[in-house]
Parts: sequence; C-alpha cells; structure tokens
Amino acid sequence: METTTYSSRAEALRDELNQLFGSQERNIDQATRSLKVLAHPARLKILCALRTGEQTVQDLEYYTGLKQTTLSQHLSLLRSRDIVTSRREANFSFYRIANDRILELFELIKDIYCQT
Amino acid sequence: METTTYSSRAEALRDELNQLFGSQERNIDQATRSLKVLAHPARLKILCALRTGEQTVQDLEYYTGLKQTTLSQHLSLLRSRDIVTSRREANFSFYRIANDRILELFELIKDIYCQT
DNA sequence: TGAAAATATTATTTTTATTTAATATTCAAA
DNA sequence: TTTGAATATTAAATAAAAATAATATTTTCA
Repeated sequence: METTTYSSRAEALRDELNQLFGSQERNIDQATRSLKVLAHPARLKILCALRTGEQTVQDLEYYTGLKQTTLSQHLSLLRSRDIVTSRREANFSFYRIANDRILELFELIKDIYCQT
Repeated sequence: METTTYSSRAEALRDELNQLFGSQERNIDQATRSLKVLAHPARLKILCALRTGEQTVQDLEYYTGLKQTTLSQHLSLLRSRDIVTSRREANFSFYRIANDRILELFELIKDIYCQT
C-alpha cells in the first residue's frame, strides 16, 4: 500500500539523518540542559554579576534581590550544569563563571539582547 | 533595630544596581524568553536542519521525526520569538533561521556542545 | 561548648511547558 | 465544487520547572 511505503521511506530517511548527527543526539541533550539553565531571568542576572569576576553569595543576594534560599537553588542549578564553579573560604562561598566558552556565550547573548 | 537597618541598606544597594542595569531588566526578559525557546531538543534539531538554508515543514518532519502537529507547534514557538521566519508557497511552508545573529548564536552553541 | 552567621538541602505547593489528540485552514487540481 | 495534501490551531491531559517554606550543614568566634 502507498501509505506504508511512503512512511517507511520517511522513516528510513529520518533514521539516516539521525545517524548522521547521531552521536550529536547526546550533544543536543547537553546543549538543551545547559540552555534551560541559562533561560531564567534570575540566573541571567547572576551571570551579569559574575561577568567581571567572582562574587560571594551575599553580593549576589544584593545584586539579584533574591532571598538566600532561592538564590542558593539557582546557584546549585548553574553549578550542576557547569555554568559556574564555586570555592569556599571560611563560611563564605565565592562563585565565578566556569570557563571562557560560557563567558563567550553569555557575552554573545548580552550583545544580541542588550543593544546599548 | 539592626535588622531593619541592615536590610534597608541591602535594598538600597539592590535598587541602585537594578537601576544600573535597569533598562536591561527588559533585555533580560527578552533574552530569557528567546533562550527558553532554544532550550528544547526538538527545536535545536530544527535549527540544525535549518543551518544550511530553508526547509519545508515536510523536510523538517523527516529530519526531526516529530509528528506534524507537534512540529508545527514548535515552529510556531520559534517564529513567535523571532528565531525563525517562514514564507508560504502554494501549500508548502518554508522555514529559515531569522537572521545572522541567531545563526551566530546557534553556531556558538554548536561549537561548545558538539566538539567534533 | 554553643550560639550565630553564611550557605545548602529537602519537601511541598504552584506555575508553566509539553505532549497528545482532535479539528480547522489553505490551496491545488481533478 | 469538492477532494486531498500540507500545514496550523485549539483544548485537554501530563510532565517539568519554580517558588515557598522549613530545616540542615559548615564554620567562626565568644
């Protein structure tokens, strides 16, 4: 029957293409999860604040106006996706943007959406 | 009382900083909404397919393996955030990446997460 | 030691996004 | 002028993310 033939052709083509960017299936998931973490106003604000260097949680609390517990959850998410890293000194935590690629990505986003 | 003083100082600082990137409040929302739309595996796949030029919905159906109705919704979202544009010819719709900035953003994401 | 400051975690509720399924539109061609 | 192909829209059900609130950890210092 026509429909069966047609859809199996479609499926074959799709499979072929999936194979083509096959191992990228995982890459796409990686990228998706990172982008999801970036895609939140509070977390973008945090990155704005970290743009020029590391900051304490307290500073970030001031910057963002978030309550400690909420901020901490956002930071935890950002850390889990390797967007930021942290170090502890006494009972202060310092956060910074994880690496230059992420900074580059953030700067591009800023350039696109913050035309000065 | 101490707490009141403390928190009002914090608030003042926060307000000052909000004012500092004040009009960016809107920019941050803009960026957030666009990033949210990018942050989905199906929609990233669509962009992969559109990377080299415009495609029909049918082609995208093959590429992504999504059913027509789901794909159409994703395309609608991408269009609503100006990530893609579309044109109609007969009863085919052709989609393409909206502009070079978006393409640039996508390419950077690809570079970061698809180390070949 | 134990109290307090700074930060982190967990559980619950609320909100938002996604999928699915059904239906509608638009256009071409018989 | 109605049939079918291609695409779009809407509504409902499901899943995922966020906010809130309560509590826990970690470290310093009296």
